[in-house]
Amino acid sequence: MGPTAAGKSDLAVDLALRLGGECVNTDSMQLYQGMDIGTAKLDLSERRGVPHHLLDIWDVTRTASVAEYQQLVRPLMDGMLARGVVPVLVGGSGLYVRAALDDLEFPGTDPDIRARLEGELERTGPAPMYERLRAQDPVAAEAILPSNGRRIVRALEVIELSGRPFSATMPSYDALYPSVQIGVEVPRPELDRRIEVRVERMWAAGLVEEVRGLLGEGLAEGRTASRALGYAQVLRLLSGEWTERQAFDETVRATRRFARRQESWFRRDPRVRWLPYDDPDLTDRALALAG
RNA sequence: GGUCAGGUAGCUCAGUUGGUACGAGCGACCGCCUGAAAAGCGGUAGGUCGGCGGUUCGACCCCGCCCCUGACCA
Repeated sequence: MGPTAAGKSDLAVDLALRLGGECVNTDSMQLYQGMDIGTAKLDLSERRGVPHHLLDIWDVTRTASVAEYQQLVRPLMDGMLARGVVPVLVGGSGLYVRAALDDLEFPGTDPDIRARLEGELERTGPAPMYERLRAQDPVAAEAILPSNGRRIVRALEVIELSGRPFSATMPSYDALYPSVQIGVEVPRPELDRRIEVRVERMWAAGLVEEVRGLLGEGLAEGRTASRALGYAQVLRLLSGEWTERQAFDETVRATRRFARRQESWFRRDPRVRWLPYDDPDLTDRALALAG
């Protein structure tokens, strides 16, 4: 794990080769078919013969979901372990990693309830809904900021659906699968440079064309895929809202912001062991941690 | 050389009829996160208000000179 553009994917292939393992994607956006350039998916040659799982499984119109992801990874990992294959999980979506490895259970969801609450949020804003949440589930209200409409909606949905409090308690780090968690660390200035270079390469590799092509697949209507870094910005370029320059600059900026959020997410997990991205013996050191 | 506009937070700019800068957006830093997580939400730190002198009880706001930037005129 680690921030975007740190070199996770290549390290994962190295580790899989040395461990006789296979890679399992834990990146929410690499799950989408056709989103290759902008998500920096490894191409076939870069995978060096190592099987990669959970890539290209969702249509671009599909709304991403951790819970559904969890239902896919778990059996996959179980199968690999049964075969004696080491699952090498790699990706930057912190919650997806946790959903795979830790004891997280997601309460259900209901499209009608969800739609109704979202409509309400649209009309009234979060304030009255927050009041309701506070009355129904003070503990959850304590953990959710009054302005965070999205989480308020979800909490109310769970309460209505299950009849029980949402009780979004402090995240627990109870692992279901014993694992060694390795974070790739890059100093900020260097990370920022790498992000800009990466976005330049994406542009050069035809990101704009990729997005244009995905429009035909319904990317603009996709609730989550259309929000992906790079894709959201190019969409605004294609709609005429932004110039190419703006779209590029905004992509770099948003990606840097994202990288900081990733760092703050992974940093708080005490199990993550950090290794410098440019260590010449990175793979060996990672293997040493793996025992 | 002259005229005009402008020099306020890292950046782009608000603002004060003279009484401790209400600043804003972006950026930076820090944090939250259980079915959108490449999303969503928050907190904090930054300013001798271009320089020097003057007027005044008191100036970032008034006066003078100087420096810098831009436009225009010669």
